[in-house]
Amino acid sequence: MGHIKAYYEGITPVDESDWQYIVRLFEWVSFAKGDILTAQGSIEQFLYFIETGIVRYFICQDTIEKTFDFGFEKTFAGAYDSMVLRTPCGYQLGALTDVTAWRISYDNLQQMYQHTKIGNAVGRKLSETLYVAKSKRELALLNLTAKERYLSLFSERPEIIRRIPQKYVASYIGITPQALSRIRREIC
Amino acid sequence: MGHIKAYYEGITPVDESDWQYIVRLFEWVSFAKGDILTAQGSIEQFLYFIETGIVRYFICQDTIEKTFDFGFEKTFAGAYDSMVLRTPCGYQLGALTDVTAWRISYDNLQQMYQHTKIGNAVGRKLSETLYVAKSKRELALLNLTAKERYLSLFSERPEIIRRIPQKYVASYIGITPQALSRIRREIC
DNA sequence: CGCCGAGTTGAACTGAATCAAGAAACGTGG
DNA sequence: CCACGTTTCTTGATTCAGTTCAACTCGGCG
Repeated sequence: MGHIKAYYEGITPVDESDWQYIVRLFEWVSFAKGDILTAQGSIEQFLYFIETGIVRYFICQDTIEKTFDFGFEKTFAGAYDSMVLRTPCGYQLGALTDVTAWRISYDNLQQMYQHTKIGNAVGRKLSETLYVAKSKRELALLNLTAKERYLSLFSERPEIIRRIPQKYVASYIGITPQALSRIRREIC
Repeated sequence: MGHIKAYYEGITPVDESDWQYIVRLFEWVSFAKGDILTAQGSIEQFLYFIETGIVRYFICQDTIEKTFDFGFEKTFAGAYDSMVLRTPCGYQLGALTDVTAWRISYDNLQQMYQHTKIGNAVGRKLSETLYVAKSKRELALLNLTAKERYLSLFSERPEIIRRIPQKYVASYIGITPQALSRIRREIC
């Protein structure tokens, strides 16, 4: 769990007693490519810290599937809105590759918030980080054209373009794979 | 500042010593309709708790203006992403009506986080609330048609439709005023 | 009364979706 | 290691939602 500790220490100093308490709250899990971590309609029970692999956030409606976010190694992932509100999740979380992760249950997370000195501080930081990302995305979706959104991925989140199949990237920027294919032809 | 106290008590119990400390950190401000609270390109210095009135979040590019959010009475408002990251704000915050508010500076907010027992808990809750709102909005922008987004405003945030001029509502759901006008004709 | 901004309506245009088919890449088993 | 089937990507033709430009109506206000 060294990566989690490093992550927390990037936010606030972590003393040994807090850390000993926190270590017990996480469990190790692994998923095969394609596995569902969180089903649509369920209430998210876990917050994941991805050690290896990539997860994908997507919605299924009728036969079509829309991908709207990804979670990479050494970051926290999960249907945090469902987890916070305790309401059914409007989307799914799936393993895009084989995935290994540490995860903490909702109840244990509340324990961490209540019983450690750093709990609320790291929880606040996590929420802020998630908020800032969505905030930036909102502006991109409202103000940029599809081509501009694709180009901005190069500067903002190049790992998405490098590591993710095009059909999911297309979905992420809010267009069809066909439209993305045409945009790429124009650019290159 | 009773409304702020009530807001915090909805999150976690507030003891008297914390409250005495917090009270000193806020200041009272008022704005006339049309005033700019936060300029595009500046770094947000304040978090506002709106007592009366409505604020509007918008982007100016060339001659056109795009509105993407509103802040109502008894809620916190401000360019929180700019405030958190200490980076120039990509949008503006303006008074849609006359506005009165309590505001807390970035530095004072950090004081509150460090020196009160409830600081990080209420900060976490605020961030979570903001995150959940943006998260819901992301799904709406990606998955719903303009008409569906307009209809969902009726159920989700009816006060926007009741109290906000149509041209801003149009912008909020990501279309032109003309397109919204046509959608309304279809519905009614 | 006349002006001005907000809202409506019409017509032409456009970016992206959809439908459909072919080409390339990928993985799996023989 | 190759052959086959499956999935992904590309390309073309058509359609459609929403934009743009422009004209007109309405209501409030100096």
